[in-house]
Amino acid sequence: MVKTNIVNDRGIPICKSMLAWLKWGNGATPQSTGKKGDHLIGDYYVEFDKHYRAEVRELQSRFEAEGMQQDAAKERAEKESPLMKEAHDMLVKWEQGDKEIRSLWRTMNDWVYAGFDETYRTMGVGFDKIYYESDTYLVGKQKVEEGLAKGLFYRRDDGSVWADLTANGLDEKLLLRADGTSVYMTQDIGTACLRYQDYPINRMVYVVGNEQDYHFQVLSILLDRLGLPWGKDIVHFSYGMVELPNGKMKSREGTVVDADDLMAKMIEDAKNVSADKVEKLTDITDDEANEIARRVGLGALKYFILKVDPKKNMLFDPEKSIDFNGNTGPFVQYTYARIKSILRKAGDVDLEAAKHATINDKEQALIQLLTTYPSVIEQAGKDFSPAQIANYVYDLVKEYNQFYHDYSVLNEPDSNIKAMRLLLSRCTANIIADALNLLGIEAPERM
RNA sequence: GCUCCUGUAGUUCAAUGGAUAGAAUAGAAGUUUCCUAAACUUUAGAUUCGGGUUCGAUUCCCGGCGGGAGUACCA
Repeated sequence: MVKTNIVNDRGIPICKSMLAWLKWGNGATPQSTGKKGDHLIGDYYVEFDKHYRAEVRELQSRFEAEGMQQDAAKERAEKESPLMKEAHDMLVKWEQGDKEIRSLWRTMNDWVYAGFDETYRTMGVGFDKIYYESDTYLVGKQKVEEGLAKGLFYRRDDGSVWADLTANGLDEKLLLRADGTSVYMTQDIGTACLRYQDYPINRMVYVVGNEQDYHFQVLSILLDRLGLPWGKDIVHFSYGMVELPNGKMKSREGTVVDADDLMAKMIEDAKNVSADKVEKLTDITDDEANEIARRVGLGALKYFILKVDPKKNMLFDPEKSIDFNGNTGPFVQYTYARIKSILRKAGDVDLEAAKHATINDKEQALIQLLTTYPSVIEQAGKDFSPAQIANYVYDLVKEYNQFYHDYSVLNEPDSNIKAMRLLLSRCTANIIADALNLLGIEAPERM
């Protein structure tokens, strides 16, 4: 498996941010503002939209005063907006390689990447290969030109290039604008080709939200039409959206829950929760306490998201804090920490003695659950569903907690049974750690 | 308008067409001289509505009602 990340680093949205920064930024930098680069650029994206909407409103009412219908007036206002025109002009210049624009673009992108890197690092996310749209869009453009030459696509009078998908029961799709610049689809065609060229892969999976179902349906058809044998086999793993209580997140309008803020808040919450619990751990240093809070906070967040079937939309209320009790990451982590505590005190496990132990109901149930782990992983892989792993590890941990509550390991007088329980505990801990690792969650040795 | 997704306790989530629909949380009641109570136990509470297929439907099909998304020379 090759983990790739595709960064959409060019196009209209990027130009909007650059334009807004030029107009209203007063030369602000991450250094001068103390803001993360991606946040700073995101702010100007929102800023652009604010001015744009105000401009459209004004134009619209002027057109309406001239006697136009409301909808028509709005449409015309959006089309004729000078701000949007400026953004498009900038895009044309960018594609032409205009020195100033490219230099500004490079500077601002570097800010963004630095911000992304920081977030990925905190999150514990990494990639084998990162594709930048600014590199791949030219390949896409070339493919579109080839398709045009072969008569697979067609050019309109205004110069724009389109694919007619009505034979597939879909609409017509724009591939190149009238001014010659590329769109999202152009770039994605190029990126797909490069990914197949760069790696000997038999399948390509796009992990992208279900709001883009249509886009990937079209992409697959276009790749197939271009004669790429794998075109119709690309997999769009379409995940559900995280919804807020009052609707969808919109980056343009700034109504988003920021990942950095959320992670920081979770770690902070974990620290507060730990404060009264950690009294039990008398010999703990500040560094250790911070590390526990980090693992528990991020564990709670990741588990919260991953335990839900990825295909379904889920609801997240930022006002309510994510739980640390019940079916949660910390619940799983806590069980792990308790087992590790026992194992630390016990020392080596006598495997030979364990073989001669008798087994009670709870132990049997636990063993049975442990043996199903491989098949759970296999199924989760087939279904692309981390949720299945999360649900399994939750069941396992619940089973272990009952066992832990009902029977003592260290105080068991029968040495055979004690050895068996230690072995059982060690196996459980290993599987918890393995499952959590698959979910990208770290378990603390103590908490 | 057209297309797609979706509807399970108050709330957030589970359930290859199969037995009494399973958890968590919020609510009520308990458990600590005992390996970490971020735990454990008990209790009450749900399949949107109407048809159909089937021996059997939360699951599959049709319709109504509710929620979300897409339908851009945005990504």
